Amino acid sequence: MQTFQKAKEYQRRIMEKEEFLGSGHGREERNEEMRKLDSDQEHDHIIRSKLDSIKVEMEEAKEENRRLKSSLSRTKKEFEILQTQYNQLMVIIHEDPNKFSPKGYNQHKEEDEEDKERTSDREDLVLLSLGRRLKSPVPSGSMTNKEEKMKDFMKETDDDKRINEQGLSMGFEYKDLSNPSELEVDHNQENTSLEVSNSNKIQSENSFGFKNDGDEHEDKEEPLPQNIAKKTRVSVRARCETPTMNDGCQWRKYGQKIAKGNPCPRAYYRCTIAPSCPVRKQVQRCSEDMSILISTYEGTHNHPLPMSATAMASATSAAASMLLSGASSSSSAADLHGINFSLSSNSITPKPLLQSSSGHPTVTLDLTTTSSSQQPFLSMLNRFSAPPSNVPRSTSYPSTNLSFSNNTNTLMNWGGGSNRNEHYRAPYGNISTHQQSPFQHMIQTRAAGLSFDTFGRSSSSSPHPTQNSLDNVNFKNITHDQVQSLPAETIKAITTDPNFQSALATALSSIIGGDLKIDNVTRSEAEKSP
DNA sequence: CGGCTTTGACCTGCGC
DNA sequence: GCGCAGGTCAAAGCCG
Repeated sequence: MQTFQKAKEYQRRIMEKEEFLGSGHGREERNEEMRKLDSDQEHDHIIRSKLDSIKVEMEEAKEENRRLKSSLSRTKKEFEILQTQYNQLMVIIHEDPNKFSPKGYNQHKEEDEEDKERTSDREDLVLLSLGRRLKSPVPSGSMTNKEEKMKDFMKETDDDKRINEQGLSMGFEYKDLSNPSELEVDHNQENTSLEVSNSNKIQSENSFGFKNDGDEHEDKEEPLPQNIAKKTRVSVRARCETPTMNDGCQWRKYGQKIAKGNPCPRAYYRCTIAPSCPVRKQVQRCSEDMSILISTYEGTHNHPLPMSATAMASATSAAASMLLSGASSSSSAADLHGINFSLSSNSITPKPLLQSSSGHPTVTLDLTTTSSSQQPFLSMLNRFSAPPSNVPRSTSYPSTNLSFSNNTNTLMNWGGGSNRNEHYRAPYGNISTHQQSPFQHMIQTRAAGLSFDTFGRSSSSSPHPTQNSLDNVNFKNITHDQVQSLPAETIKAITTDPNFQSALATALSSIIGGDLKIDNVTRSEAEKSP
């Protein structure tokens, strides 16, 4: 536009000069004007060339814009295709969840044989590895400021909403434990499943270690399922520098003891969110590795909880029910409704301290072990392995280890108090999963960029590993590519978030525990009507 | 002053 | 029945 105006001005000046010259002024003046005119012409030429170059640039920008638009639409299309494929798979899996037995996934035959041996020994130990080794753990600020505590406590619901709005939902089952009535329902479900499991077990062997000598003991000496459930514990092993791990709940210490075989005192805590809450927690450092903190949870909260606490509470409850439900399996606790956990020998999980000491069935969430995988995040979710032979196994109760390990050197800090910016709470998705199979959860997790390359031993119905082609082809691709495409910082940020770890544990426990209930009921109904 | 931790005493369950 | 170990209670003390 400026160039156009200049050209106009130039034209106007020429006309004026012509008029001026035509009016009979002196020759010198005329020559002077002619020189000026020449310089103006040069200037105009420069301006025009600039104008041309600008036009070219504009064209290029337009072209670039077109390319970006087409790229965006292409990406959108690809996303839609992937989503469609995913939905189709969901339908397929929903129709036949057992089809997706991940047994044998990345698993060697040797390990399978070892697993079978363990199965025959009825070592009801399942280990999911979720932890990592850290180089320099940051003190997980056990919160000292009570106002902060309450503030965080009250803030969490909003955070959760925000997380969901931001699309960080992982698609895991959401159990709203904040609703006491739902808790009650949950209890009922547990009891139902336990009764079923008992009825199933009476005829064979009792995985809890209770002797089943025949009919004479059925009524008198079999412990009530409720009693078993009460005593079932979930133990969490994590590297933590602070005296306690911040699990989102409020605890009050009521006792401390020096346990035999461990110089470190064991502290006893009560949940103080509600005065009548029966939940207790034991905290003790591992004698072999003082940096490892073992927190053992017992009981179920009877009051609303913050989300982060809900995660752990859900893990406690669900893992307990997993253990109990697993005990009802005629083959092994490791065979969990399509999720076949391998009992491999490569676990390096240290000896759990509380596992066998109390005679309680204990589920251990191990967040400390390392794995040999090259991909930390993948490996974290890859390993479903058994504890080593040096892990004491309860003679009375089975123990279940959920150990989530990787080999990253990033900080692993369950405490959570040190990083207030981490708002990820729980993987509570917007997908109702009550009717979904456990493996569906895993697949949803895969779709969220996580990998659940689960593998394990076969169930009683399929003695040999079977791989599902869909699982191998589609999910592997999706998972691998998607995970790798994630920025490392993002992955690190997510995986180092203690709430994520808690949530992941919850999710897995929910997957296993929740569906097992369904499974048990289904089995029992199936047995009733042969 | 209320809430929390500490700590010794007491209770309980289990194995011998 | 006894001893041991785990678990709980409750008084005293500490702290904000």
